[in-house]
Amino acid sequence: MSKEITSRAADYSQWYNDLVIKGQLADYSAVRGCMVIKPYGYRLWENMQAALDKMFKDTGHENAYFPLFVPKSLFEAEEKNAEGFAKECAVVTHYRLKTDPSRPGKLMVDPEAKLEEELVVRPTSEAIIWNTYKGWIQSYRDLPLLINQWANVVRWEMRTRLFLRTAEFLWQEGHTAHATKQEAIEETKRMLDVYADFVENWMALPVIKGVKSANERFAGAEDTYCIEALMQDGKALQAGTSHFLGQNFAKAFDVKFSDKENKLDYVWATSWGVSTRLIGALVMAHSDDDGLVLPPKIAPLQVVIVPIYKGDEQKASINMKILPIIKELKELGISVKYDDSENSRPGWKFAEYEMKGVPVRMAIGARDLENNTVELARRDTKEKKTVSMDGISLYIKSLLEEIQQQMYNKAKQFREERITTADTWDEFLKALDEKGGFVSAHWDGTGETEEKIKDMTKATIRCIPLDNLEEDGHCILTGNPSRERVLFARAY
RNA sequence: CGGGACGUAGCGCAGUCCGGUAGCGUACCAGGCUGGGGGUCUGGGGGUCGCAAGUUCGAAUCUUGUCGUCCCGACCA
Repeated sequence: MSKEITSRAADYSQWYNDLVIKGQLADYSAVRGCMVIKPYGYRLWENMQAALDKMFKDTGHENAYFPLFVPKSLFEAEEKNAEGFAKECAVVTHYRLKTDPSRPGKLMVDPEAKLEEELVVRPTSEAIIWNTYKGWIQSYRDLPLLINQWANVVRWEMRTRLFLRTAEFLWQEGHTAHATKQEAIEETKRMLDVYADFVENWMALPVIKGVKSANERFAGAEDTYCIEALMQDGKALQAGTSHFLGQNFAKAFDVKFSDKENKLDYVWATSWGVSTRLIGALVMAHSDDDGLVLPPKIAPLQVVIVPIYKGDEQKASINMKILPIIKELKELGISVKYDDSENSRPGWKFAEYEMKGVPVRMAIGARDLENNTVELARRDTKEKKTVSMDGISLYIKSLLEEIQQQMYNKAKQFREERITTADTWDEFLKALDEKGGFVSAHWDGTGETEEKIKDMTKATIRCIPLDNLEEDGHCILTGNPSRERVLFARAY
């Protein structure tokens, strides 16, 4: 990377960190590589959870919870999966502390309390879950088994970034078992569609659905489907994955069922997950220099009302006008905060709520009382408008919908402008360096070529789009024949 | 684990080169004038300068060690 690009990347990192921290979403914690999600950020996550959870239930899934710890022997049962995660596992080896004789008042690990078998802190839960499924599945009548869990996982990454890659993170992981391969593949794709639907329609972030190359595939999967989003610095971000696991885990954990003909077979599996990383995606994709810009459908707070007044008398008359409006807004299911605190002045409040990305701000003062108006400001465009108080609630409701749609359109346009078709190596490099974003190019299908391209450019194959057209061409690097284009990008 | 930067009041920083017992902005507390984009005035509280050892009459400042954080790499579905 050139010096300029390096420093630009550093600036972008700084911009991103500031947004997360000043936007009140999260903070660094005392634990290296971990973060504290603050109440405002957690409300955002709760809103995302609620929408996703409903979608999971609408597609027939149920929630359950499995242990945080995975005995090492279980963890290593599916070898590819274990190998893929081995380098980033936190491991519990002892179960007791004792006072340290050499340091008064301090504690040490009690060497007498060594566990007979180490416990791996789950980096993902396939192992413990499939070990459990073994006891739950005997017959085709037990299938499909459609379970989701909301949990935390730990992956001891060398380098971390708020939300995008932390040592511990929150997510959901779905784990399903099916009688046929066909049904499992359908489930894999169905959940990919659920994710795409959620990210596009709730987070206002367009995604590309595709399948991963072998190099990028989930450890232990037959196929990894993914949704890829584009950030404002031109780098791609994997927003969610859905894996077709074949019979790998069923075989590793000996999960068999009797079909209608009483024949024994291994079940077919899927797993799928999205995490708090989505919050990072949200921040990177929509925010501007004034702070966060949150899509109305998941914003912790959709409308903030700031009164502007001199003295108690004016305040009282504003209250009289505003309280019924607040009631109306709430009845329409809109979350609203009336910030009449005396601690800070209107200008300060404006800036504060902009930083936090509240989609709509309503200001009301003496001038408005005379004219029966309020001032509405929308966060995404920073446009301000004075509108009549009559029918204001319905007006705001439609404004929120408009903001949601416009945020999506803007992000989509941004992405469309950054999908480049490259037919030569020069075009490929030029697109990556000057424009960023996705580069659609032919590839000879080998892992070696993919690896070489990664070494030379830092770009990886983000996915092979599901809606790809067949097209004869030649690999961008080797010139070998290719039948379809894949999407390359530098990624988070 | 390599390269770089940095640890001084809740937060952001100056002071370190050239040693003399700690300062600015902001936030906080009390009160006044204010109030349509981060107001203003007055008064006040808060820091053993990351930690440890050394040099010195004297260390935020010099030396050595150590711990930690961030950025860039390596690593990462």
